[in-house]
Parts: sequence; structure tokens; C-alpha cells
Amino acid sequence: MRSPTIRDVARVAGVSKSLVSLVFTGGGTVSEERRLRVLHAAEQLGYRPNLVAQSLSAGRRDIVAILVSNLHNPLFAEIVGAAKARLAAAGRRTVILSAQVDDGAGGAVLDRDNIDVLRDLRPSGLIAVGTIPEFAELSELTAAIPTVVASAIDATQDVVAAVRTDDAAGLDLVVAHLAAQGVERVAFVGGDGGTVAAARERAFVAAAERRGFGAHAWVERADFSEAGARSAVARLVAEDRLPQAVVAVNDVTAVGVITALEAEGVAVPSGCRVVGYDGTTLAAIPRISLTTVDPDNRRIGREAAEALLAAPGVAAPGSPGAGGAGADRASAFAGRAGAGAGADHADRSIGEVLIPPTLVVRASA
Amino acid sequence: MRSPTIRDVARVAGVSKSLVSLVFTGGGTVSEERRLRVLHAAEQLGYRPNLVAQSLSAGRRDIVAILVSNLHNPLFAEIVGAAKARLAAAGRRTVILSAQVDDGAGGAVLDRDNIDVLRDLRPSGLIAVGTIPEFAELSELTAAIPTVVASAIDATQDVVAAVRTDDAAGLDLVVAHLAAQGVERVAFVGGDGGTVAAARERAFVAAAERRGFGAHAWVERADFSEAGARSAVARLVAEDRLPQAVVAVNDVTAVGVITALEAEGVAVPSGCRVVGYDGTTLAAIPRISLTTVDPDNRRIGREAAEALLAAPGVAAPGSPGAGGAGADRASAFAGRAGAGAGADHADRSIGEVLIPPTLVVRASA
DNA sequence: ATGAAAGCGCTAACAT
DNA sequence: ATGTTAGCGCTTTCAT
Repeated sequence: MRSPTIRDVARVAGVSKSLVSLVFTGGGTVSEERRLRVLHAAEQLGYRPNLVAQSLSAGRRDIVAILVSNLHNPLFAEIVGAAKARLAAAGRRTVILSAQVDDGAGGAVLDRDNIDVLRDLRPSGLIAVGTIPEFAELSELTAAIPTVVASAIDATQDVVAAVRTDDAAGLDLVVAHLAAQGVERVAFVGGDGGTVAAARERAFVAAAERRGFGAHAWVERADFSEAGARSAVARLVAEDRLPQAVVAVNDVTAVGVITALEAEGVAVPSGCRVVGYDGTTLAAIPRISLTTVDPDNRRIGREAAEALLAAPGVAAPGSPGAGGAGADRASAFAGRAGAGAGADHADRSIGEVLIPPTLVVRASA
Repeated sequence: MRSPTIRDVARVAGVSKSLVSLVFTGGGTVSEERRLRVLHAAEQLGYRPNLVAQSLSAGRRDIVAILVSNLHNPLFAEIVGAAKARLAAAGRRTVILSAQVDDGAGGAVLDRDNIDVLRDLRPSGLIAVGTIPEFAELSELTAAIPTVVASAIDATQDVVAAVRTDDAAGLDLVVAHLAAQGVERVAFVGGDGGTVAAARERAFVAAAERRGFGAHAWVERADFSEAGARSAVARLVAEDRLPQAVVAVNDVTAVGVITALEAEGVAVPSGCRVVGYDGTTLAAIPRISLTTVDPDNRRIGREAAEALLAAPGVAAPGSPGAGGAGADRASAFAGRAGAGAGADHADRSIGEVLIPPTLVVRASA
């Protein structure tokens, strides 16, 4: 019924509670004989330390929490998976939670219950994946726990590092590609809807400037929604300002742009090229076939974990008896990853790790 | 720094720990005066009960866990959101966890860490959303906690209820629609890859039978992958058995089928119609424009919550002082929901709640 | 109606 | 090297 506790193990092994704890924590010095006895008893009983009790006890905390923006974007799954894998290799346990849920209607709200358990679990580190609108409200958390944000900016206050795609490099790839194709007039659709959007807008403007587009490159404001893309395109068409190419803030918006263009009777890519950002599976569907920037999400996840492991205060792992967790392989925190591509044109603050993206060319451009 | 504990509140309010607990638990009888004093002190201190401590204390457990199959399918977000909303209305707190993560490579594995915290949190109920491949391994959990599965079958052993789309009704809608369009030869692509796939296959066969398709309706085995859909279609074309319509096990597969058909030079819908299942946003993209069955995911989530609330052992809520959680609004567990559509042709076991779906007709069929 | 005390499962000084 | 003790923050008898 009730799962076995440390006490049960102690009784069966004929030792004290503390000794069992010591064995599982890996800390102290335990005689080989007793160690084996304890391990054996634990095995026999099917004992597994209670995480909740562990964390309440405020003791060793080899738990790292991964907070995912929401359940909607499959993009996050890759980042989370990669981060978890790296953390596991370093002997950390991870608990993955989502920051937002859908409310009854169409919107999303901060999931306070989830945030509460996260907080009460007292993880030794936190990785926030994706943009979390109310991130500022989590300052209580981020102040107390070493935090790194992945695939977002929100490098507000007490964030150890922000690991994300090098927007500047990515948009430079895009603009260069378009220029090489003879495109002379290009619009960026996006910019509203968070810091990432703003950063991409800035990166676009800089890239277009550098490539000599001058006034022939401009920004058409839109948020991430389908409707936003639609009305931006409608404006372009109505005011007869249709460019030869649209660079969208991300893939979802790009699809919205394609939809809107075609609804306005503009063919893609012949009438107007479209490029996205994120390298989602959506872009790969032949019917969509969207040229996009692949941010290398796996790597983003991995580096985020790396950055966290390198942070001070993220305690060392334990449970040597447990499995083959293995020692922390000397976290080789690269510091600056994006050194290869477009290293010159990024406004990086301390702790910003930029991952160089690649361009995936498909039919849409 | 350290967040205030029950002790701090007690001290400030000038009462004992127990009294504070009583106030927050809502149980006992506390004098109005002290109640206010406690509430005020708590407010002033910013006190919030520690969930972890609460659950360790094995006491009241108004926490319900929602276990999401994985982070990939945006479909789940709707179900989870709806379930959470209903649970919140009944005064339960929810913690949402994912069951699987991506491993380093392309696969997905059971996230044992997450399962562990779930277990140690000792929720009073569990809602499993989506098909969890290793669900059987969770029997330890499901045996101890009232569980309902949503949008999956896995009604293995000790599951209180399984709330899902009425596949029979859904596929009947599809087959009827195709028949009305004059389709005479139709293939189902799918069937491999879990109980849901198998159930839909059976439902298809039954519906085709009922509509008199006889030998002109058959099943082309495929799993959920793009590659599976591709090879199934390749087989159809190679053996010159191309039907006038393909019914896919879900939207993702349907998109794979469209891709494969077009790669083989078959136009959709003129050369072959295609229908999906799930009502995802993918299907709504004009470039895809997939006719699909909308399972009403919101309702699935809501009913799952309802079923859980109706289950014995799912304790009543508490925290009367906290906010406006409100009393449990007499959970009106409908028992059988799918009574309206295709109620005759479903093999329903005890506790199965079938939600009637609707057909969304688009360009693909 | 209120407080004292025991205990949830665990860790961490502190003693031996 | 091992056991004893005192918590972590909370709920819950059991007295009063």
C-alpha cells in the first residue's frame, strides 16, 4: 500500500535512518558492508526517496525546474527535451511545468497553482523556456533561484543567462538571401507582442540597413496572431505598398501572411516571397513549404542547461548508489556561443548566449 | 527573504499555529474575531500555504494532477485548459505535468522525474490527457489515485472514467459525408500506433459496413508518422488501388497523406479526397484546408474534470478564506454524454464518456 | 473555541 | 563510521 519510507529501509537493513540517508545522498563515509546492506534492503522494498519530503527538508536539492511558457508551441518540446537530457547527464533531476494555461475563453493566463508547486519544490535552478508574459510577476522566484531563460529575452533582473537564437545573424541570413534573389523592396511583419518580437524587428532593420535597402525596407506592425498578419497584409495591399518579400517574425505569422496574401489575390512566391523564423515542422509541410530560419532548438536547450550548471549555487548532484547518473562532466560553459555568425552586430549584455541559426530555403522564397 | 510560514502568521495574529491552519483549512469552528485576525495577519505577511508541506502532511488534498501525454500536440492544451477551469471552479488546485520528454534523439521517453513528483505530491485525483504509451507502468499511481483518462483509451485497470471523442459517431459522419458526395471506394489510413488508432479503425470499418461500402472500403495500415502515411499511399498507388477518398486516423496523418498523394502526382481533392480527425488548427490553414472531425476538446476536458469530481475519494475543497474559490457546484456528471449521436454503435464499458463530434467540411473533401 | 503535541519523510548538524 | 536529535511547514488528534 503505502510506499516504503527511509525508516522501513533502516529497519530491514538494521541501521539508523540517517545512515540510509547518507547512503542515498552519497555524502558521508559509509562502510562498504552497511552500504550494501542498505542498498539491498532498499532494492528489496522498492524504496525510492520521496521528492517532496526531500525538498521540504531543505536539504540537498538536485532538482532543476523547467518552466515552459505554454503547451501550445511544439517548438518548446525540443528545447525542454535537450535541456533535460543535459541536466540528467549531470545528475540532476528535472521537473517540467507549464507557466500558462488556457482560460475558459481563448486566452492564456499564468497558472499560479503550477508556479506555486514550483516554488514550494525549491528547485536549485530554473530554466524558463519561451516568452512568459507575466514573467516579471515571477521575480519572487527568479530572485531566489538561479534562473536562465531559453528562447526568450526577459533577461530582466536576476537572470543568470539568456540563451537564444542570434536574431541578428538569422535576419541577416534572410535579408542576404532575399537580396541575392534580386528582391529590392521588403517588409517585416511583426514587432508587436513581446521582447522577442521587438528584437527581431530591430535585427531586421539593422540587416536591411547593412544590405543597403534603405527606405525600401520597412516594418509593418503586427502581433503574433493570424488576424494581426491579415490586417498588416491588407494594409500593404490597400495602400499599394506591397513589397517583393515579407519577412515574418515567426513561422506562425508567416503562415498567416501567406494566407492573407493569397486571400488578396497575391501568389506566393511569385507575387511576393515570404520567410518565417523558428524552423517549425509547420514550415516543412510541402503545402506550406516555408523558407525559415532554424534556430537549432536542441542546442538552445543544451546550452541553457549548461549555463545553469555553471551558475553559482546550483548544487552538485547526489545519489551515487541510485543508478548510473555519473559525475558532472565539467560543465564546459562556452560563454559566448554565437561567435561564429554575425558576432559583431548584437547588443549582448552579460550572460547572453546567442546560438547561430541557419537558413532553410524552401519554396516560399 | 524566506517566505512567511504558518508560524509567522500565528505569531503576528497572536494565536497558535493550529488555529491558523484551521482558518485556512476551513474545517473547524473558529471565532469570527480570531478568524479575521488570522486572515489579516496572513494578508499583511503575504502568507501562502506551502503546497509541498501540505501534501507531505498527508492531510487534506485538494490538489488534482493533470498529466499531459507530451508537449508536442497543441490539441492537449485545450483539453488541459478546460479541465483546469472546471476543477478551479470546484475549488481544486491543479498541477499540470507532462508524462514524456524528448530524449536526445528523436524519440520520446517517460519522464520519470516528473512522474515521481506527481506521485509524491499525492494528488487526490489524476487526469491523464492523451495517449501515454507506457501508461501501464503507471499502475502504481492509478491504483492509488482516482484517475480519468481524457482523449485516450487506456481504460486499462483502475480508471474511473475515460472521456473521449465518439469515434463511431465521428467516422460515421465522415463516411456519410463521403457517400453523399458519390464516393464509392474509400480507404482508411492508420490503425497502427495505439488503442485510439485501433478504435478509429474499427469505427471506420463499422461505418463503411453500415453505409454499404462492402469490399470497396478497406484499411491501409500505417502509424502516425509522416513516413507511415507516405508508404501507405505509395502502396495504394503502386498496386493501382487508389480509392476516391482516404480517411486518415488524425489530422497529422492526413497532412502526410496529402503530401504523399501530391508527391505521387495525385491531386487533392480532385484525384482523391482526404479527411482527418482532431479538428486541429493545422487543418484550418487555408493552404491545407482539411476536412476533419472536431472532437470538441474543450468539452472533453470539462467532462473529464466532471467525472473526476464525481469519483469517490476525491476530497472536497477547502480554503474558504483564501479567495472566491466557491463551493463545488454539485458536479452534474452526465454519465453518458454521447447519447445524441450514434449512440447505438459504440462498445462502451462502464465509465466511458463519449463526446459527440462534429464534421468540419473544408476543401480536401 | 483554542492550544499543545505528534507526525508526514527526509536531511543535517551534532554526538559518539 | 554510525546513531541521536532537531527541524522543514503543515495538518490533526487530543486535551483543555
